[in-house]
Amino acid sequence: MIDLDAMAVFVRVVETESFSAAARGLDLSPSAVSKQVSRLENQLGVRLLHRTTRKLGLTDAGSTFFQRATRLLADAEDVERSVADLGTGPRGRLRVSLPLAFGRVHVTPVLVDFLRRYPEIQLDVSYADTFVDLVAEGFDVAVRIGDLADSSLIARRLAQNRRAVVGSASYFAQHGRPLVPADLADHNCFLYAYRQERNRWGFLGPEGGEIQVAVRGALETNESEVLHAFVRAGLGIALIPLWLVGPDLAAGRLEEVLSDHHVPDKPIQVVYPSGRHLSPKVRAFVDILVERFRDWPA
Amino acid sequence: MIDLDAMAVFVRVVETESFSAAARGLDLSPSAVSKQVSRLENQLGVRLLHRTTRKLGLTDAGSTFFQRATRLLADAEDVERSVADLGTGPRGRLRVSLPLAFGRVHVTPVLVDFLRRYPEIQLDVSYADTFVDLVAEGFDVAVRIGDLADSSLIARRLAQNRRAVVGSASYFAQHGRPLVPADLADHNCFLYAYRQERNRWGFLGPEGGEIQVAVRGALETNESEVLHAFVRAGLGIALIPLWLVGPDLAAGRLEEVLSDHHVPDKPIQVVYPSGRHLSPKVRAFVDILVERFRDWPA
DNA sequence: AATATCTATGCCGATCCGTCATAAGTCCCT
DNA sequence: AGGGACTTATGACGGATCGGCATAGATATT
Repeated sequence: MIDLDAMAVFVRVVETESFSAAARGLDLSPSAVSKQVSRLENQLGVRLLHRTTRKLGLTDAGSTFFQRATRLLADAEDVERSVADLGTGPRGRLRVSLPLAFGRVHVTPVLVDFLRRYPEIQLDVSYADTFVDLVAEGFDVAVRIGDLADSSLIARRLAQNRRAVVGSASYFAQHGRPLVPADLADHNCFLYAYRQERNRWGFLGPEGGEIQVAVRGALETNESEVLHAFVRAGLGIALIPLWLVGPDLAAGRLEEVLSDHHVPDKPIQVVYPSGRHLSPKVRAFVDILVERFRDWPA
Repeated sequence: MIDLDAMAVFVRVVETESFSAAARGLDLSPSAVSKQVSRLENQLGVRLLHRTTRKLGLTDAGSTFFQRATRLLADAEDVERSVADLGTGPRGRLRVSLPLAFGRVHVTPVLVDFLRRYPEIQLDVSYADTFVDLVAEGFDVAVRIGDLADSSLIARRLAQNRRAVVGSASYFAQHGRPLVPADLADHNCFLYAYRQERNRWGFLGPEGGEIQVAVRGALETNESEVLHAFVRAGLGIALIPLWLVGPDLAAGRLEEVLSDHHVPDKPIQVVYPSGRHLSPKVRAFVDILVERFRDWPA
């Protein structure tokens, strides 16, 4: 039976187009690489590489072998990883990408529980509201607010990102309350930076029907909690997620307006790269997230 | 990287449900098998088998590993064989199944040329008109007359098996000539044994329209050349392939009747098991057959 | 023309692997 | 219940293999 190590060496030789370069990359001596390839050729009874001292070229056989070997190696690795993972619980480094405010406020407590339950896990968490490319950046899993275009990812819904227009009582006492969306044009509307069309707020009227209003104000930021702070200070109003201002609404520190108009929800999802094999650490993380957000009101 | 040999050993252990039996089958010592499996388990970090001294059982991990390992091994073998074959011309043992008469008369000359062109080939030819199961019987390739049901085979048409009702002049002088198919009922019709519904001959009339006639006679055999001999002896008539009686017809030793009625043709095909990889010996054999029958009249 | 780099090969040492011998456990038969 | 036979596991030993080093041959660059 063929030796997968030799096959991997051969693949590296082809990719680097050099025995020496492959040897350096694989931390082997050049002679070892040469012998591996020679053994492979003897075993197959076929010459795989045209070699001169200065240049390498693939034989016909070498070319087809390279193509098939690449796939076979990937398969073998996948088999090895997936079976090895079956025996172990979640462990190792888990790279997570989280939204700024939502992540800090509502996911961080889950991270604590996660680490407590799986002591062999090592977390590497990055907070950002931009949609990074998971696989390119090397993230294992991410939480995203909003619909996502990348269909090579698997997504599970955690909650709805319900939002409302809120302000403080002092602000409304001073500037009046908007009664219909069009009134917003006369108010100091703080804006969240990463929304597309961020200076237009959209509503569904009480009897249905879409309403778009152009708004402007004295602050624009990508950090929802800063919006929150300014709103609490009575300086203006904002279209802001309920998961951020829920307690303030309940305590009366902030008040919702235009509550008869509905702001369209976006899903809050946990996403991870698709692939045949799902590692236990990602599975466990997704599971604990889904569990924690199962009965989320907002 | 995983060791495919160890993987193969593990697969054998699972299949035989015993380390010792696998060792016997693989011509190894039981301890070697034990160590291979242990190494595999260590490398994967997973226990693959529940072992008591008397019975073996698969772990969950072992079960999935077995399934995937089987496929991976098959892939690896296919890669190895296909690439190894790229370097060599046709060689080795080729097991062929041929029809009795057609094989002897028209394929045997091709076999001679084949062996002459590829001296490293060793032929093993079986003549029979039954449709053997290629893969079960271990045949590499077969020539078949008639449509075939097994869709796991690849087929290439060589020629059409054109047939006609023929008899000798002396027979017709004595018994008269059938002018329409229905006349056949009054003749001594020799039968070929392997046709389904062998006592019914079917025709397409001059203006189309299917005609079936029940026939009977003094001889039934699976050897077309025996039919041929009896027909030439003037003892009766037969529905017989043109490739067998063509020279007699041309020389006037035999005469065709009902020539305004068409006997439906069956294809003469060369078939071989499908699979990703086609070995050079089979390819060469098929190629030489197709080449030789390219401009076949009958 | 000289140097540097690349691949191939012979030699050597270390590691790995398979065999043998032995031990421990289980099933079957009496 | 007990002994025998068979199965798997383990330790010691010997052999084969593999990788590294040194060297040689070859070629491109300076």
